[in-house]
Parts: sequence; C-alpha cells; structure tokens
Amino acid sequence: MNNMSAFELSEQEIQRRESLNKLREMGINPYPADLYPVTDYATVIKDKFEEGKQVCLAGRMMSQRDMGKASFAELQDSSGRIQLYFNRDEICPGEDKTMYNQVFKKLLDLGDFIGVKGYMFTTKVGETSVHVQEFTLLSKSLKPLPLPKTDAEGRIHDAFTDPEMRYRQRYADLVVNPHVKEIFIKRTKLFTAMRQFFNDAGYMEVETPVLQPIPGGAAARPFMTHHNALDIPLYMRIANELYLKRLIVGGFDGVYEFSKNFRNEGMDRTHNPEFTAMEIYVSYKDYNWMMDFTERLLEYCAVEVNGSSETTFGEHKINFKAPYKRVTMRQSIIDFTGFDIDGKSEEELFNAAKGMGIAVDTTMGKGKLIDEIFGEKCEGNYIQPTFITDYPKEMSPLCKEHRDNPELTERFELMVCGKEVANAYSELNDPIDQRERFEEQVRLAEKGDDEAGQFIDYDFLRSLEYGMPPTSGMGIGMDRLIMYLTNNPSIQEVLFFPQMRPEVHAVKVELSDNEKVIFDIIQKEGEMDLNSLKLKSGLSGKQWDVSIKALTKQGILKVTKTEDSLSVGMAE
RNA sequence: GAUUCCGUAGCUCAGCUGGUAGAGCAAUACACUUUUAAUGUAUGGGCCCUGGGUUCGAAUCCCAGCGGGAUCACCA
Repeated sequence: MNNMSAFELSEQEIQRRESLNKLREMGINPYPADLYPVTDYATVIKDKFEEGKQVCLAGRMMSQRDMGKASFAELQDSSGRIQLYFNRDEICPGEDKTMYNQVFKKLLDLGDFIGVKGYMFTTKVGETSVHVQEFTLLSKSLKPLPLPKTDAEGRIHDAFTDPEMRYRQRYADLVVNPHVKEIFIKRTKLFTAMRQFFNDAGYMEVETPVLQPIPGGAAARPFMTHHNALDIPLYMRIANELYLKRLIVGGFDGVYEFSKNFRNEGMDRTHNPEFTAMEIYVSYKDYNWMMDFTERLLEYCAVEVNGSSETTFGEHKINFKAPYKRVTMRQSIIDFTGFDIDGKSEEELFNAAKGMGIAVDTTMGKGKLIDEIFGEKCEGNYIQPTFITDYPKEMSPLCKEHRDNPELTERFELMVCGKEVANAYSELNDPIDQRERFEEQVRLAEKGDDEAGQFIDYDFLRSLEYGMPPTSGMGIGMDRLIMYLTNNPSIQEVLFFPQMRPEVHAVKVELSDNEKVIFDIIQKEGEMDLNSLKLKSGLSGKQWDVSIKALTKQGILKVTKTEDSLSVGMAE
C-alpha cells in the first residue's frame, strides 16, 4: 500500500524528499545521467599531497560543518575520506549565492553523492583538504545513514553495531563501517592469492554443475528443486568432489574450483546454508605431497592477506608458517587419552569411549567410535595448524585405503584453533572398492545413520572404471579460513549477505468483524458498486457506516465516484 | 531444538519498587569566512516489536508470539 508506506516515512525522510523536489524546481537533476570525470581518490591525494594541485573526485558527503560563509565537509569515496573546504564567494563568485546558501547548505544531506573540483591545500590546523571551486550533485540520498562519529582520540561514538540491521542492510554497514569493508577486501585477497598459487603451479580453474541429479561427494541434507522441462528432481550441490574427479579421469593434471555449496541443515555461528569450499585435485600425487602443498599454500595466502604468516584469532596467536606438525589420529588419541586404538575391537572401543564419558550408542561402528573419541578429547587441543592423518576407513568412503594398514585411510584434516579447515585424501580410484563403499553407505543409511549417503552415483563409478590416475584431492572451507585470517568468530561477518529470516513487511491492521466482512467480499469479488456491497454485507446502516469509513480511512479500501454511482475497491 | 539476554526517536542508549517518554549525535531555524565529535541559541521528531492478561493506570509486571545475539545440542 503506497499511501501506507508514505505514511510511515520518518520526519527526516520527508525532509529529504522535499529537498529533492526543491532541487528539481531549481533545475538541478538529483540523479544526473552524465559521467563524472573523476581523476583522484581521497586517500591517494592525502598520501601524496601536492600544494595547489588541481583534483576532481566524487563520493558521499559524510559530514558538514557550517561556519556561515565558509564550510567544511567530508567526502568519502572507495578509498576513504578527505576534508573539503567550501567558501561562499568562491563557489558563487557573482551576486547569486544560491549554490552555496541554498543548494550546499540546505538542500544537500549527509550521504548524498557529490562530485567536486578544486585544489589541494592545508588548513590552519594542518588538515590536508580540497579547496572546492565547483561541486555537482551526483545522486541524492533519501534515507539518513546510521552515521557514527569519530572523536579526536579515534574513538567511535554511536557506532552502527546492531548485528541484525548490519546483516540485513549490509549496504549501509559497508558505508559507515570501514572495518567491515576491510574484511571483505581481505576475503577477495584470499581468493586472489589462492588462484595465483594454483595457477602458478599449472592447475586449471574449472566450473562444475551446481544443479545435480544426485547430490554426492559429502553426506548432508540437500536443497531440492525441480526442473520443469525435464520433469526431474534436481539438487543443489552439497559438494563438487565427484565432478572434479571426473575431470581428472578426463586427463587434466590439476583442477580446482571455488564451489558454492548448499546444505539444508542448521544455522549457527559457523554454518550458513550456502558456503564456499575450494577443492583441488592433482594427479600422480598422494596425501603426503598434498600436506606439503597445503602448508605452503596457506603460508602464502596468510602473507598475501595480512602481510604476515601470523594472525590473531580471539585469544590465540596462530602462525601459518610451514611446515605444520603431523600427527596420526592414533597417536593423537594416545597423547590426549593414553588409549591406543590400534587393533582394538568394536567392543573395546565402545567401552573405552564410554569410560571417557562420551555419549555412545550401539549403532556406532569402529570408525564412528574413534571419530567420537577424537572429536571429544583431541580435536580442540590443536590451536596451531596441525595435520591429523590416517582416519578410520568407515568415515571416509571416497578415500584410498592406507598403504600400510587396511583399517585406515590416507586422509588428513588440517586443524586450526581446534576446528577443521582442510580435508584431503589420496583419492580412492579403485572402481570396485568404490562401488562397495557406496553400497556400504547405502546400508548404513538404511540402518538409520543419517550421516551416510543414500544415493549411488553410477556415472561416477563408470568414470572410475575407465581409470583414474593416482590422485590427491584437498578441500578448504573458505569461509572458515577467512574467519581465522580476519579474527571473526562468526561466519555472518565474512559473508556479505548471510542468510536471515525474511523481514516481515506487512503492516498488520486489525480489522473488526464487520470490517472483515466487507473486506472479504471485496477481496473475493473485486471492485463493486457501493450499494450492492452494503446489501451483500448484511450490516445495519450504522455498522455499515462505521466500518466502511474505518476501512477507507486506513487506506485499505477506496471509494471512487463514477458518473452516477459510487464503487468500492481495494486501495493501491 | 534447549537455555539465556535483548527489541524505546534516523543512529547509540537511559528510563528505579507500575503514574501516558528522556539524553547525545542526526534533523529543522538563526548566528559565525580555516573547522574537525566545530560552537552557541531555539525547535520539531515516538504503533516504547506484536497480541493478550493483571491493574484505576503498563515502555515497566505476567503469558504467548515475532525478530536478533550468545551458549549448548546437531553438523564428513
């Protein structure tokens, strides 16, 4: 309802609209189409100050200090802020002082985009500024920004901090919170660095399907959708692993992809329904090579993003400098519990886990029990980057059996701050073994293990039958990694637009029973004659009068006059 | 899903054991030609998240709901 939303405008929003109209009346287009010939950026000209240099820049006006016939303002562009100096008689050299007195002082608002031309100078107080000779309104801002202020000591007052509003209105967050912008610049630097590292190594960035007929490569609840033309169900990918391996079968030596994955599961501080994983597969390598590669990669990325391999996460200082410690899962469990899992039966593992106070149940197999012990007693202790190697076989259906121990797999996870950041295998390339492992997963799923995959991707098995070279693959949770590199404990802080419950827009108007009767008729039958509506409603004259007046007053229904009658319909 | 905290002006927040709303910034008006959280004076601005209940009276107390945060549980 347009009139309702207009009704809800705040005082300041109304004032800005009035300013907009006045500008138009003065012949100033608040949204001009022409390009503005920007030649300079705020922080660049501040860093390379040249007295008297002519500059032209554009951005948002973020503060205004009006001193009568002269004023100061701050301009914020993509690089940062710079102070502007406006002098009435220089902006308006002639008799007509409108541009300064009216346009600049009255009709411009904080947040408006302006372009300025002028020259560099330093004020009495020593602030490098632009002495403005000419300014142009480039775009009017109709909604006041949640503008914080920074004092002389650099303390921020009235910071825009409400997480709900910051995430829902990220655009405003980015305008007023420079440190937020910095996180996303670093995020992009991380992606760029990683690409660089892979490309330098000669590997190829590829794209594989997001819509998949079988959601494979991980165990997670997928988002389901439907393709109308084919009339088949499709799934949003939960992982891209099986497609990248097909490309290795096809003959590429190294392929990688930054993959948006989608999992229809819970959301919390470290989980968003869509997230980004990077996966890379390199042929003729094994997981030992991949550990060397991974630690060099992460050191490189940390330095590219932060200028140092060291980073702070909460109370921890982390150093991504290679090499990282390598600990087998067996040794890790010995280290933290004194219990040796080697050669133990399922019953022995069950009792050991129970003895450690871990919640166990009889559906858990050996692998699951070991995983529980590790997760409960060991995982959290690895603060510095550490490779945990040689996972039990049942937990890793896509991973090659360990060369020395058939109960284990050639798998590692990289732990940082007690959480998994990377996961890698010597990839299983035996098609018969792979088929059996898939079938085992299906059996587990039927038994009720909701972590096991329910689908078998026969096309993937077919590709393996043609032969896949020995290959090592590695995946990195990009969101989690950037959380570590920017010291953010919440995934929402490193995603531009984290998933939120939709905002409720509908203005709830409580209707009385009589009003509802009338409203329902119009809703069902559309616009109709006023008198027939009155008859149809069955209301008394008084009830009718009160109700119809209330409905029109609230802007829900509208009465329009035709030639010789009145008709009632929904308001816009 | 459980527990817990929060929701008041455009923003950040006060508002006590219930008595129909306050501050700073932002806005409006006036003054001020090198200020910088500019300053001074004046003014305007509120579905106190929603719906019930208790009460003579609810922003405040109780219940339910909605939205958000945190912790836990879940999570290849």
